[in-house]
Amino acid sequence: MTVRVRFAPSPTGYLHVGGGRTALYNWLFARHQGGTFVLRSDDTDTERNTPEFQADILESLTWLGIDWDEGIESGGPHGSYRQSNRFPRYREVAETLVAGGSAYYDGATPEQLEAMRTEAEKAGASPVYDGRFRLSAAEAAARTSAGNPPPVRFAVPRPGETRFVDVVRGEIVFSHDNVDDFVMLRGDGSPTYHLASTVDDVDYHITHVIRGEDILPSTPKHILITEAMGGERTEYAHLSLLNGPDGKKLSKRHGDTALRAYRDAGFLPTAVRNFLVILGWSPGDDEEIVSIEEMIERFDLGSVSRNPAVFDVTKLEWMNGHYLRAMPPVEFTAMALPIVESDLGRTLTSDERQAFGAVAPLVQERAKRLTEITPQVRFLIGDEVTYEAASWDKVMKTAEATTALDGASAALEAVDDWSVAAIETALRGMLERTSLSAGKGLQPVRVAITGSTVSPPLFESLAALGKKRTLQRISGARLRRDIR
RNA sequence: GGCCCCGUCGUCUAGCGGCCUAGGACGCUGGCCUCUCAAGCCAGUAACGCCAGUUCGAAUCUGGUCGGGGCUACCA
Repeated sequence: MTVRVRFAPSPTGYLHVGGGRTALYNWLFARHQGGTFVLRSDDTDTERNTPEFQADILESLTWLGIDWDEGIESGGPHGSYRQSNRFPRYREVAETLVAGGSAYYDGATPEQLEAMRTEAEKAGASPVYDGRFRLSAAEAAARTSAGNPPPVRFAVPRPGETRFVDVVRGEIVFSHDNVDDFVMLRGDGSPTYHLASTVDDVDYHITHVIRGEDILPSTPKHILITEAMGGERTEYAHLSLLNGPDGKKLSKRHGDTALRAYRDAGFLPTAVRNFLVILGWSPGDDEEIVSIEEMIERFDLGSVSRNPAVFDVTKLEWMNGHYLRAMPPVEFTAMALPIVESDLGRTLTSDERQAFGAVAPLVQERAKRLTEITPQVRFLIGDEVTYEAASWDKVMKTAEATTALDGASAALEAVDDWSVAAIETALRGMLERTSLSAGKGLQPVRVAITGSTVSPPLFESLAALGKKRTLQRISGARLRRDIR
């Protein structure tokens, strides 16, 4: 039997990192099994859906390197893969189930429902509606023609229970005492999540439903519908949720939850993907850096962790730095250039591009995020430097700084061949003559040139900057010291 | 309140009855390297929630307890 899995987000928000992980696990499972990955749009909530969110979901998945064999955009044998186009089908199923006795039109009022819930809570029981206000066919028809069509509820067999073996959690049993006669079709004829999702899973021949643990309690409902439809029962795998540092479900107040925010914050898709896969799954050995090929090769749903994972951005940053450093320098430079240009708001001249190309590999070793690149190469662009106040105060206010700046200026002036090696020789000679330590002697030069005590390696930075601007900046810094 | 899920270092995890004086990774601390910052290397820090039981032996099995989380809509 060929494995068929699906990822079915609702376009009611940007793709959440937790959703990204769920999609990734579905995708890895499909790829590992040689199965089919279906992307569906559970867009039954017409009020909250937006095209923008829909587009974001597609973009975010693609960014993560996840592709789909069937589904929205790419098509397949099952139509548009959008639930909003399938309302007649859901209605048809609901009516069939009513006709077969598995479901009924319901006449309970909101007040009656509320009263029953309150009563159940008082009695210490589960707030479960048992269908006591079900309508006869005639009553339902009368209400419909009166312009007040009743909803359709599923008739949960009582007494009874639903049991199944969850692929990640093992055997799970729900007594029907705790499963109420849920609404499948609303009064307005629209399907609820339970109906639409289950009908699609059955119609699309899904074999494994891999989703968040938050819908574990709804699973008996889905199994009940599936069986009433005469459909094949799917396997279920419920993934633990992602938490914030405080152990609560990851939400806005913990920071960014949208995958796109991480892209915007300068994270590499390879790093995010690796980080996400590690959150709840381990390749088994002591390695955490795992290539996409290895993920596919070794991924196993059964060994997915049952406990919730905290989304730790610090570790993501480390991993991102790792992936950044692992890139071929040429590739890194090519990727970074448009980022820098976008940050600067203009394209670089060919001289600037050359200077950037010279220091880019050095920045590559130092960056954790793509957003850190521009600040580190900013000093190469244009004639002006912006001095960081703290950096200036820290190294420029000593007598040694004067000595260093004067010495450096003279030494560099004499350099004809403006190469990294020649610059280093000149500055080392200056240190020798002035008896300054490397720290004391070079930091003032660094601040004079880059405006900061933190920068790419100094000699390379000067080489990239050029002799003229280097000397200008040193004298500029000396002038600035005199003025102060 | 009811139902369900979960419980190994601060965090992500390995562990499936003896190989555990519990391993790895991130973080943190110290050291080396060093023109700053990183990176790299070395060392250190730190956990089986608790109580019973089963067993010659339990992080691993069972029960309870405590703690955390999720669900509890004509939202998905």
